[in-house]
Amino acid sequence: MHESLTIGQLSARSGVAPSALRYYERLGLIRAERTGGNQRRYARTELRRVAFIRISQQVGVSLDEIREALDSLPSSRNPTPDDWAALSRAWRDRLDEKIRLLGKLRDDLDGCIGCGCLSLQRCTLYNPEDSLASEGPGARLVLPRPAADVTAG
Amino acid sequence: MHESLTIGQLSARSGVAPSALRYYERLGLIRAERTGGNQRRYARTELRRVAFIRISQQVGVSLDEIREALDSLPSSRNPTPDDWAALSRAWRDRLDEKIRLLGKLRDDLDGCIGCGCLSLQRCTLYNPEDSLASEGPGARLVLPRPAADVTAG
DNA sequence: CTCCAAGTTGAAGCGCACTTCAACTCAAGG
DNA sequence: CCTTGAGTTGAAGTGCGCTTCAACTTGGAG
Repeated sequence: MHESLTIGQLSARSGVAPSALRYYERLGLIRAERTGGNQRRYARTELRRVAFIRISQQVGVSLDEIREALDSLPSSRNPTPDDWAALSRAWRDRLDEKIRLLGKLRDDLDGCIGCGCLSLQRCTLYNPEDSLASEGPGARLVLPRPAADVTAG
Repeated sequence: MHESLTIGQLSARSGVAPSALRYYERLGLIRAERTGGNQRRYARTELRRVAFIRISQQVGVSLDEIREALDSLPSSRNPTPDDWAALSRAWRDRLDEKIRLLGKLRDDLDGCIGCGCLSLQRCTLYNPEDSLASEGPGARLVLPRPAADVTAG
């Protein structure tokens, strides 16, 4: 068992395409050492970072926000499970909120569609304040492709 | 009170930018009559279609899929509440599924992050089969901005 | 040594859902 | 009429999260 992983190995283990991993590195989400020949070598702890990235994306967090979150990890020492848990707690809150809002949307859909209020602005489905929060331009409530899909490339 | 709405009026009432409404029309999601001077005039029923589009987006459905769904509405007669309810039922199922999966993700996150398995492929968070289903490339589990805002999507 | 899969780079392209722009026309009030 | 705000078009631009490409280098097996 080796100390470090090549980009192909990290890709295979994380299910994230090499091109995506390079992209993450450009954005500062992960880091890599270099060999004499300039090839990337990843510490095993990067696996966890990649896992966190993918999971966070499923929760609906942008790469930019994920970067900010990862920046809060201690850089001097290896992050402990506690460090990761702290990071995850905020994500969990987001999940809870998201679940709550989707439940509300579902209930509203039941009550709303049939009654004809769908066209009214006061319909709760149209109320931005208590509706699903904005995540900024370009964002969609759509689920990312599964890791396996991306992998092969 | 008028029979038809201008694009500005539909925009104001739906919270969707005129440019987005034109875009929806190009994609075949909504329709408009034209005045002698070539300006769009929307039947009031289009309001409901726009509402359905925005709500569907919040549920995570792509415009392409929404178009398919709207195509199932009767074109000969005005859609009844029952027609709309039938349309919404499928969306409701999607919502239920989405809620279920997010709940699972949350529970897994709790059990997973702290225990160190985050880096393991067998982690349920990494299991594509029972994870959140793919919605195609480019898609994200991120919530759209509220209707009142820029819209969008 | 040779070979070639696997790695490297910057730049360009893609898909979605729009927005912006320029250049123009329409519609309604004064 | 004239003005002005609202509407029209096609084309191009935006932002995100990547992928693809061309041209080239590395590194490990045989």
